Amino acid sequence: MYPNSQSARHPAQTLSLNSQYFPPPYDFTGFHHVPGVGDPSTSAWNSIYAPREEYPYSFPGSSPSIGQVSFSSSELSGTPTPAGGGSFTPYNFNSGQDPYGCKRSPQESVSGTKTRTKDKYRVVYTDQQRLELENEFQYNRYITMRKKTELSMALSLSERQVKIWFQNRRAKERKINRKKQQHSQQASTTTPTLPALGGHADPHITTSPSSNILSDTIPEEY
DNA sequence: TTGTGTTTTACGACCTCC
DNA sequence: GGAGGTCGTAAAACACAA
Repeated sequence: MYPNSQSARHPAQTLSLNSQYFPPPYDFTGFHHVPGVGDPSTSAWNSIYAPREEYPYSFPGSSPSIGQVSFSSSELSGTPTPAGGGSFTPYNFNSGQDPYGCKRSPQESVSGTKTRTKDKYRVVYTDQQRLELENEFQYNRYITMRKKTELSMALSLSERQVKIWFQNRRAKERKINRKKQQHSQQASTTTPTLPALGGHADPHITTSPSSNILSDTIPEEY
Protein backbone atom coordinates (compact mmCIF):
# COMPACT_ATOMS: atom_id res chain seq x y z
CA MET A 1 0.00 0.00 0.00
CA TYR A 2 2.36 2.62 1.06
CA PRO A 3 4.50 3.27 -1.88
CA ASN A 4 8.08 2.93 -0.95
CA SER A 5 8.16 -0.32 0.75
CA GLN A 6 11.81 -0.46 0.07
CA SER A 7 12.68 1.65 2.97
CA ALA A 8 14.16 -1.41 4.38
CA ARG A 9 17.35 -0.72 6.04
CA HIS A 10 18.23 -3.06 8.64
CA PRO A 11 21.00 -4.59 10.51
CA ALA A 12 21.40 -8.21 10.10
CA GLN A 13 21.01 -8.75 13.74
CA THR A 14 17.61 -8.12 14.94
CA LEU A 15 16.81 -11.48 16.09
CA SER A 16 15.64 -11.26 19.53
CA LEU A 17 13.78 -14.41 19.17
CA ASN A 18 14.59 -15.51 22.57
CA SER A 19 18.10 -14.63 22.09
CA GLN A 20 19.45 -17.74 23.54
CA TYR A 21 17.98 -19.65 20.71
CA PHE A 22 20.02 -17.81 18.23
CA PRO A 23 23.54 -18.58 17.55
CA PRO A 24 22.99 -16.66 14.39
CA PRO A 25 22.14 -19.53 12.18
CA TYR A 26 22.03 -17.46 9.10
CA ASP A 27 23.63 -14.43 7.87
CA PHE A 28 21.81 -12.06 5.69
CA THR A 29 24.73 -11.29 3.60
CA GLY A 30 23.29 -13.69 1.18
CA PHE A 31 20.33 -11.48 0.75
CA HIS A 32 21.31 -9.24 -2.06
CA HIS A 33 23.11 -7.03 0.32
CA VAL A 34 25.41 -4.52 -1.11
CA PRO A 35 28.88 -5.09 0.14
CA GLY A 36 29.70 -2.88 3.00
CA VAL A 37 26.18 -2.47 4.02
CA GLY A 38 27.02 -3.53 7.43
CA ASP A 39 25.90 -0.20 8.61
CA PRO A 40 22.21 0.10 8.21
CA SER A 41 22.36 3.76 8.74
CA THR A 42 23.86 4.21 5.40
CA SER A 43 21.66 5.05 2.55
CA ALA A 44 22.66 1.86 0.92
CA TRP A 45 20.03 0.19 2.90
CA ASN A 46 17.46 2.05 1.04
CA SER A 47 18.38 0.79 -2.29
CA ILE A 48 19.34 -2.74 -1.78
CA TYR A 49 15.95 -4.16 -1.37
CA ALA A 50 14.39 -4.13 -4.70
CA PRO A 51 10.97 -5.64 -4.67
CA ARG A 52 11.56 -9.24 -4.83
CA GLU A 53 9.20 -11.12 -7.00
CA GLU A 54 10.67 -14.49 -6.65
CA TYR A 55 11.74 -15.76 -3.36
CA PRO A 56 12.84 -19.28 -3.40
CA TYR A 57 12.07 -20.78 -0.10
CA SER A 58 15.41 -22.04 0.69
CA PHE A 59 17.41 -20.39 3.32
CA PRO A 60 20.89 -21.47 3.75
CA GLY A 61 20.54 -21.39 7.42
CA SER A 62 16.94 -22.02 7.88
CA SER A 63 16.89 -25.46 6.72
CA PRO A 64 16.13 -27.62 9.62
CA SER A 65 19.67 -27.74 10.40
CA ILE A 66 19.08 -24.53 12.00
CA GLY A 67 18.22 -27.29 13.96
CA GLN A 68 20.25 -25.90 16.67
CA VAL A 69 17.17 -24.07 17.33
CA SER A 70 15.82 -25.38 20.48
CA PHE A 71 12.15 -25.21 20.80
CA SER A 72 10.43 -24.13 23.87
CA SER A 73 8.35 -26.63 25.59
CA SER A 74 5.15 -25.03 24.62
CA GLU A 75 6.13 -25.24 21.06
CA LEU A 76 6.91 -28.82 21.32
CA SER A 77 3.77 -29.66 23.03
CA GLY A 78 2.44 -30.73 19.74
CA THR A 79 4.41 -32.73 17.35
CA PRO A 80 8.04 -32.18 16.96
CA THR A 81 7.93 -29.89 14.04
CA PRO A 82 7.96 -32.07 11.05
CA ALA A 83 9.24 -29.04 9.37
CA GLY A 84 12.42 -30.65 9.74
CA GLY A 85 12.64 -31.20 6.23
CA GLY A 86 15.20 -29.71 4.07
CA SER A 87 13.85 -27.45 1.49
CA PHE A 88 11.42 -24.81 2.24
CA THR A 89 8.24 -25.95 0.81
CA PRO A 90 5.15 -25.51 2.78
CA TYR A 91 6.03 -26.71 6.15
CA ASN A 92 3.49 -27.98 8.38
CA PHE A 93 3.95 -26.34 11.64
CA ASN A 94 1.82 -28.52 13.73
CA SER A 95 2.97 -27.11 16.92
CA GLY A 96 -0.28 -27.06 18.64
CA GLN A 97 -1.29 -23.72 17.39
CA ASP A 98 -4.38 -22.95 15.52
CA PRO A 99 -3.91 -20.54 12.76
CA TYR A 100 -7.37 -19.28 12.39
CA GLY A 101 -7.49 -17.84 8.99
CA CYS A 102 -8.85 -14.46 8.52
CA LYS A 103 -12.03 -15.58 10.02
CA ARG A 104 -12.00 -16.17 13.67
CA SER A 105 -12.22 -19.59 14.98
CA PRO A 106 -15.53 -20.72 16.28
CA GLN A 107 -14.02 -20.75 19.69
CA GLU A 108 -13.76 -17.08 19.88
CA SER A 109 -15.11 -15.41 22.85
CA VAL A 110 -18.59 -14.18 22.57
CA SER A 111 -18.34 -12.13 25.64
CA GLY A 112 -18.36 -8.46 25.06
CA THR A 113 -15.84 -6.88 22.83
CA LYS A 114 -13.08 -9.34 23.21
CA THR A 115 -12.66 -11.32 20.08
CA ARG A 116 -9.81 -13.49 21.03
CA THR A 117 -9.93 -17.18 21.01
CA LYS A 118 -11.36 -18.64 24.07
CA ASP A 119 -8.77 -21.12 25.13
CA LYS A 120 -5.76 -19.51 23.58
CA TYR A 121 -5.23 -15.88 23.98
CA ARG A 122 -2.33 -16.09 21.65
CA VAL A 123 -0.21 -18.76 20.15
CA VAL A 124 3.51 -18.89 20.22
CA TYR A 125 5.07 -19.16 16.85
CA THR A 126 7.70 -21.73 16.34
CA ASP A 127 11.25 -20.64 15.99
CA GLN A 128 11.17 -21.64 12.40
CA GLN A 129 8.11 -19.62 11.67
CA ARG A 130 9.72 -16.64 13.29
CA LEU A 131 12.89 -17.30 11.46
CA GLU A 132 11.22 -17.20 8.09
CA LEU A 133 9.24 -14.13 9.01
CA GLU A 134 12.39 -12.51 10.25
CA ASN A 135 14.18 -13.42 7.09
CA GLU A 136 11.53 -11.78 5.05
CA PHE A 137 11.58 -8.80 7.33
CA GLN A 138 15.27 -8.41 6.84
CA TYR A 139 14.65 -8.39 3.19
CA ASN A 140 11.78 -6.02 3.16
CA ARG A 141 10.13 -4.42 6.10
CA TYR A 142 6.85 -4.10 4.29
CA ILE A 143 5.51 -7.30 2.97
CA THR A 144 3.83 -7.45 -0.35
CA MET A 145 0.51 -9.11 -0.81
CA ARG A 146 2.08 -11.80 -2.80
CA LYS A 147 4.73 -12.49 -0.24
CA LYS A 148 2.17 -12.45 2.45
CA THR A 149 0.21 -15.12 0.71
CA GLU A 150 3.27 -17.19 0.11
CA LEU A 151 4.47 -16.91 3.63
CA SER A 152 1.12 -17.65 5.12
CA MET A 153 0.90 -20.82 3.15
CA ALA A 154 4.44 -21.80 3.77
CA LEU A 155 4.24 -21.21 7.47
CA SER A 156 0.72 -22.35 8.03
CA LEU A 157 -0.26 -19.00 9.32
CA SER A 158 -3.10 -16.86 8.19
CA GLU A 159 -2.36 -13.86 6.06
CA ARG A 160 -3.68 -11.77 8.86
CA GLN A 161 -1.15 -13.29 11.23
CA VAL A 162 1.64 -12.56 8.81
CA LYS A 163 0.47 -9.01 8.37
CA ILE A 164 0.20 -8.43 12.07
CA TRP A 165 3.54 -10.03 12.67
CA PHE A 166 5.11 -7.51 10.35
CA GLN A 167 3.27 -4.68 12.04
CA ASN A 168 4.46 -5.81 15.40
CA ARG A 169 7.93 -6.32 14.11
CA ARG A 170 8.10 -2.78 12.80
CA ALA A 171 6.76 -1.54 16.08
CA LYS A 172 9.46 -3.40 17.85
CA GLU A 173 12.07 -1.87 15.68
CA ARG A 174 10.75 1.60 16.24
CA LYS A 175 10.75 0.99 19.93
CA ILE A 176 14.34 -0.10 19.86
CA ASN A 177 15.24 2.87 17.76
CA ARG A 178 13.61 5.22 20.19
CA LYS A 179 15.56 3.71 23.03
CA LYS A 180 18.75 4.08 21.13
CA GLN A 181 17.94 7.62 20.29
CA GLN A 182 17.26 8.42 23.90
CA HIS A 183 20.49 6.80 24.87
CA SER A 184 22.51 8.75 22.41
CA GLN A 185 20.80 11.95 23.38
CA GLN A 186 21.55 11.32 27.01
CA ALA A 187 25.09 10.51 26.15
CA SER A 188 25.44 13.69 24.21
CA THR A 189 24.08 15.78 27.03
CA THR A 190 26.21 14.17 29.68
CA THR A 191 29.32 14.16 27.58
CA PRO A 192 29.40 17.56 25.98
CA THR A 193 31.68 16.49 23.20
CA LEU A 194 30.71 14.22 20.39
CA PRO A 195 28.61 16.80 18.66
CA ALA A 196 27.77 14.62 15.77
CA LEU A 197 26.22 11.90 17.78
CA GLY A 198 23.25 13.56 19.28
CA GLY A 199 20.21 11.56 18.29
CA HIS A 200 19.80 12.40 14.73
CA ALA A 201 19.03 10.16 11.95
CA ASP A 202 20.99 9.85 8.85
CA PRO A 203 19.41 12.39 6.58
CA HIS A 204 19.92 10.14 3.64
CA ILE A 205 17.65 7.56 4.91
CA THR A 206 14.32 7.49 3.37
CA THR A 207 11.75 6.67 5.85
CA SER A 208 9.00 4.22 6.05
CA PRO A 209 5.93 4.67 3.93
CA SER A 210 4.22 7.21 5.97
CA SER A 211 6.52 10.09 6.25
CA ASN A 212 5.65 10.82 9.80
CA ILE A 213 7.38 7.83 11.14
CA LEU A 214 10.53 9.48 12.12
CA SER A 215 11.75 6.86 14.40
CA ASP A 216 12.16 4.60 11.48
CA THR A 217 14.99 6.65 10.31
CA ILE A 218 17.26 5.98 13.15
CA PRO A 219 20.04 3.65 12.50
CA GLU A 220 20.21 0.76 14.75
CA GLU A 221 22.15 -2.22 15.64
CA TYR A 222 21.71 -4.64 18.32
C1' DT B 1 8.88 -21.48 43.73
C1' DT B 2 7.66 -16.88 43.04
C1' DG B 3 7.69 -12.12 42.02
C1' DT B 4 8.80 -9.07 38.48
C1' DG B 5 10.20 -7.24 34.19
C1' DT B 6 10.38 -8.05 29.18
C1' DT B 7 8.89 -10.00 24.85
C1' DT B 8 5.51 -11.81 21.83
C1' DT B 9 0.76 -12.32 19.63
C1' DA B 10 -3.45 -10.06 18.80
C1' DC B 11 -6.67 -6.55 18.71
C1' DG B 12 -9.20 -1.85 18.54
C1' DA B 13 -9.01 2.93 17.42
C1' DC B 14 -7.75 6.02 14.28
C1' DC B 15 -5.39 7.67 9.99
C1' DT B 16 -3.95 7.69 5.08
C1' DC B 17 -4.13 6.31 0.46
C1' DC B 18 -6.33 4.56 -3.62
C1' DG C 1 -15.26 2.00 1.71
C1' DG C 2 -11.54 -1.22 2.11
C1' DA C 3 -6.84 -2.41 2.94
C1' DG C 4 -3.14 -1.60 5.45
C1' DG C 5 -0.38 1.75 8.17
C1' DT C 6 0.80 3.32 13.32
C1' DC C 7 -0.09 3.55 18.20
C1' DG C 8 -1.47 1.85 22.50
C1' DT C 9 -2.65 -1.93 25.11
C1' DA C 10 -4.09 -6.72 26.95
C1' DA C 11 -2.56 -10.93 28.25
C1' DA C 12 0.19 -15.14 27.52
C1' DA C 13 4.82 -16.68 27.36
C1' DC C 14 9.26 -16.21 28.80
C1' DA C 15 13.66 -14.86 31.46
C1' DC C 16 15.77 -14.28 35.60
C1' DA C 17 17.01 -12.68 40.10
C1' DA C 18 15.95 -13.42 44.95
